[in-house]
Formats: sequence, C-alpha cells, structure tokens
Amino acid sequence: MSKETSAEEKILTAARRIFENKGMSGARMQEIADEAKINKSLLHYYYRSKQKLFEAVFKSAFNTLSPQINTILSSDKDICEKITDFTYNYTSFMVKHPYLPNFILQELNRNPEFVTELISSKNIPGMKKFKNQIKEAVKKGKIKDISAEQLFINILALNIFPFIGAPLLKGFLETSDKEFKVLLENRKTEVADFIIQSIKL
Amino acid sequence: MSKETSAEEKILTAARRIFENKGMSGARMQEIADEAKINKSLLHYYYRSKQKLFEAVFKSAFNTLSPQINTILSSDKDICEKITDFTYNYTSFMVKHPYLPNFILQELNRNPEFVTELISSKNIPGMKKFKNQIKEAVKKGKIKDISAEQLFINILALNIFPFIGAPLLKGFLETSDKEFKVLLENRKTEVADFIIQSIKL
DNA sequence: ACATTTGCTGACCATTTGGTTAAACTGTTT
DNA sequence: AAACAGTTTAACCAAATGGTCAGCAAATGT
Repeated sequence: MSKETSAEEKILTAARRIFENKGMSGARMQEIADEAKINKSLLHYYYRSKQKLFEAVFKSAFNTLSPQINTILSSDKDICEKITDFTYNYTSFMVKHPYLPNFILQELNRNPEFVTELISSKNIPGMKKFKNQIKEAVKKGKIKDISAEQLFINILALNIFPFIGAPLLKGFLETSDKEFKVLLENRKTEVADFIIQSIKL
Repeated sequence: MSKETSAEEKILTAARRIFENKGMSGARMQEIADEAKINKSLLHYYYRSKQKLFEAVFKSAFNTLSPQINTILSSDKDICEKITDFTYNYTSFMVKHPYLPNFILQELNRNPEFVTELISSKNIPGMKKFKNQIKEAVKKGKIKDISAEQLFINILALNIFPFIGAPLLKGFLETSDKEFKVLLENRKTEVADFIIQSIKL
C-alpha cells in the first residue's frame, strides 16, 4: 500500500485479490492494473503473460495451504493432539483468508494436472508416516479401526468445507455473516472434539 | 443425443457440460454451440444471452442439489437413519455428477446473492424442524449435546467435500482415479458411521 | 396452392481483451 | 552533462467474443 512497496509486489498483491475472487478466466488484466494503481503494460513487464501472472499467484496460494495440510501427515505429535492443533490453526488462519480454499480448489478442478506438478515439485511428505501412525494407534487400542485415508479426508472436509460452502451454508442456516463467524469460531475446537469422539474407543 | 431431442434440449445439455467445468466466465458461447452441434445464433434464439443461458443451467443444477439437502432438514426419520440415508443417497448420486457441487459452490462464491434469491424463491424448509429434532434427541439422551447448526455443517462437509476436493485429495493421498473411486464407494456407509459414532452417547 | 408462423443459419458488427511497442521518465555512472 | 540502464506510460493492434439481423427452410394453418 505505501509508496515503498515495489511495483512488482503491488502487482502480486492486486493479482491475488482479483484472481482469488474472479478466478483465472474471470479476471481482467486491466482490473488487476487498476487495483494495483499502475499501467497495464507494467503487468507484462514484470510477468510476461496473464498465464504467468496467474501461476505466480496460484503457486503462492498453494504454498500457503499445503504446509498446513502437511503437518497432519508429517508431524510427530500424538494423533489426537495433531487433530486438535490442526483444527485450531487451520481455522484461525482461514478466517483471515476465506477465499483461499475456494480459489485453490476451483482452479485445481479446472486444471487437475496442476496437482501432480505442484506435489512432485514440492516435498510433499506422502502418506506413509501418517498411515503408520494410524495403524500403530489402532493396534495399541488407542483409536478405533479406521483407514488413514478416510480419516485424512474427514479431517480436511470438516475443516475446509465451511469456507468453500459458506454461501450455501449461510443460506440454509439462515444466518447473518456475523452469526456465521461465530459458528466458525466455535469450530476451532468443536471440530476436533467431533473427530476425536468418533475415533476414540 | 438422438435426432429426436429438440435443439433447446441439446443446448441445455451442452451448456450444462461446458458451464460445469469451465464456469460462467470460462465458457464460450461458440464452444457450447459446437458441443450441441448447432449454430451459435440458435443459442441466442432460445436463450437471449449468455447470462440467461447460464442462469437456466445454474438453477437446474441448484434444484438438483437442494432437494437432497432438504431431506436432512425436513424428513421425519430418526436422526441416525436420516444421516445414514442421506450419506448413501447423496454420495451415490454425486458419483454420477461429480462436477455439480464444485460448479454450484464456485458460482455461489462468485455471486453470493444467488443464494438468497434461490432459497427464498424455492420453499426451503428452514432449520426449525431440524433444530427441534436435535434438541429433542439431546433431551431424550439419544445423542450427545451438539448444536444443530454444527451437525448440519459437519454432515454436508463430510459428504460434499470429497467431490470438491477430489484433485487435492488425489494428490495428497497419491491415489489413482480408480482407487479414489473405491474410497468414495466406501464413504457411502463409512461417513454415516463416522458421524453417528461422534454424536451417540 | 398460398400465406404465415416457427426453427435455423451464415455473415456481420461492436466491444473487449491480452499483448506489443516506442517513447518518456528516473536514477546512476562516467 | 552525457551516456546508460531500469522503470513506467500512452497509443496501438490482432484476435476473440457476445450478440444481431436478414434471409432461408420447414412446418402449420387456411
């Protein structure tokens, strides 16, 4: 915002804002330029094309989301503590960036090959460790028998969906934005309880 | 597909297909015309504009999804049976229409006022009945104390998210399309178990 | 058989949009 | 102060895109 921020940075910030709520095809280069308060040509000066600019934004967004998900797979914490922590941290973070999950999943659905590209380039930990952790916990009788995959899906679903489905949920629940925020606030702890309740013996 | 299907119908089918995986702004009228194998002008003959055509597709899609969600709110079944049925029916249906949830939520996020419009026009049952059902069940000691809103969010999250998040999940889980389909198949019953496990005393 | 409505198409148009280019401006080096 | 490199802008451009329109074709009515 200040005069000090470089043009390149201003562009990225503006592009983030526009792409995140209009998507790749809905965004206009002119609109991004206006948002950044610079000339449209400057966009092409720093990023050669719309596609390139978009990729910069997308990768940056994905690299914000994916480390959080990775903590589930790679942290050494106890499974229950892991769930509690993730739920709290993820929801806290997403309340501040509510468009992020929608943006990422949207473009991922439109362009599924992105995933393989991004996941193979970044060091995604893989399921092995998490699978072992669940298998161990089941064997030791700490939790009920559940597949690591399904548990993983459930954890993500319960945490991510409220942000993607917000407009739908607000409609069906007949809640105002404020009331919905309260619901989200409560989920920071309730979701973990819900999951743990379901897997503990 | 056959010669018998009217042009109007062919257009709607083609538009559905294109809009569902490119979104409003990503779809091209020419592309829809090609898909329907008719002249582009005919699109404007039956539907005056891209916007109108899109709205026809969107409403049709929303009217496919919303009755399913309504069953949670309005059916008279026992809460557990309701969850079991919904989980099975919804997932079965979505496996055949995997783009639907993503399409609807995408456009709803871009255009949140759609919800109020659609929900007020259609007879959405409202939360009252469901809230009472939960309150009753809690009082009778059938289930643990949980807010109807949170339970509702959780049910939708666990059922809808796997379809919206499919590319992301496939990436992290390192599963092929086939393996992922198996996971979805298992969810038809496992999700209900998961939820019920979590709310029962 | 003729007229009239209805369905359908090719050619065309105005605007939008991503992208280019040459020139101007700014700060730094010589 | 002149030369130079990096940054920014206005003016343009070609292609794409949503939309129109006059007319053809095929039913439908009389």
